[in-house]
Amino acid sequence: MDPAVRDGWLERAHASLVAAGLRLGAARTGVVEVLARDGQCLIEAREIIDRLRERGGPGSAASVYRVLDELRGLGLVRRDADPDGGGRYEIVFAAAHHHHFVDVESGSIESFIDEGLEAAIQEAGRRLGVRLTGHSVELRGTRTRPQSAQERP
Amino acid sequence: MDPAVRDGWLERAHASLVAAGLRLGAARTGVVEVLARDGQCLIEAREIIDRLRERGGPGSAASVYRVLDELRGLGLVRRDADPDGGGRYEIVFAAAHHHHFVDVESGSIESFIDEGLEAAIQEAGRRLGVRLTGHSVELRGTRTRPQSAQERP
DNA sequence: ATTCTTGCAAACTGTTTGCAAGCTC
DNA sequence: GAGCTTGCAAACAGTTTGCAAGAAT
Repeated sequence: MDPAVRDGWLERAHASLVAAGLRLGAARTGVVEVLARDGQCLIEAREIIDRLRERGGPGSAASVYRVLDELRGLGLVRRDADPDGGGRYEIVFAAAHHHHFVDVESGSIESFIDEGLEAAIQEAGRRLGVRLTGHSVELRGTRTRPQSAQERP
Repeated sequence: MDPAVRDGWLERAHASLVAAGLRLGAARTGVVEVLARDGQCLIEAREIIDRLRERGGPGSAASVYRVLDELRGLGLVRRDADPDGGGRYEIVFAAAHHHHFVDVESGSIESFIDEGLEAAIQEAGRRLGVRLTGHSVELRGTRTRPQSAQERP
């Protein structure tokens, strides 16, 4: 979790919500706060609901989905689905741009950035003759140097 | 639709199914045939069901999902979900490797291949210190000029 | 005071599963 | 003939929506 990203996005989110004439209700505020902390890389809807419940505060499933939709409409959040269809969300913030590596043995996801890859994507877009507005890359594989012995099944 | 890919994958699929001791029932055969023709680039489960119904032949929703699961287990098919969660499937076949460009205005998906991008992906994997077993790229944007034939593999 | 927000419960969609009848080997 | 396959219908999970009560401005 990057505190600078959290605060930067939080500020922008607040401004966008106010500008859109939306009120700072309890559920909406809660979802935004959870996303700022835990939504810098993909987070599942279910997880957001659980975090809010743990806090004891408000945030029903219905409200969470409603707020996520609003945030998506404001361009504050991006949605994609994990392979089995469940929704996953990620904040949209230039300073938080990254891609994903999925360890096929453990299923864990980690984020990375790679300048060479970014350049190649822009090139590919140019060759295709399109104007790019976004892109996403998922690499799958195994770590060549296992982090610990107990990760091997 | 690439006939060489269709026939090559069809042959491999047949061999794999027989090797796995599965019988060539009507529904299973139908799903495999639809995939060979229309599953070279992402196709939705719903669409497979519809094609089978159009043919008048067998292939209930239950059977389609069951067969897709089997094919996935055999490594013959890859599954990912479209942004709203619905399942999309694509045959797995070296000669059919490609990536996706989504026109954000029309929502249409087209496939492309780009050697520079492939190279950059291998480089990124090496820099990350992982062994890659697969990858996927999605570009989003708008067309700036009409599509030429060579951009559609 | 007015209008927006929230939670509940019910509706919906896409996917999975139990079971009896039919088909493949 | 034995056992896998299939279709139907019911079960299921995640997400969406209608509505009445509660909050923000």
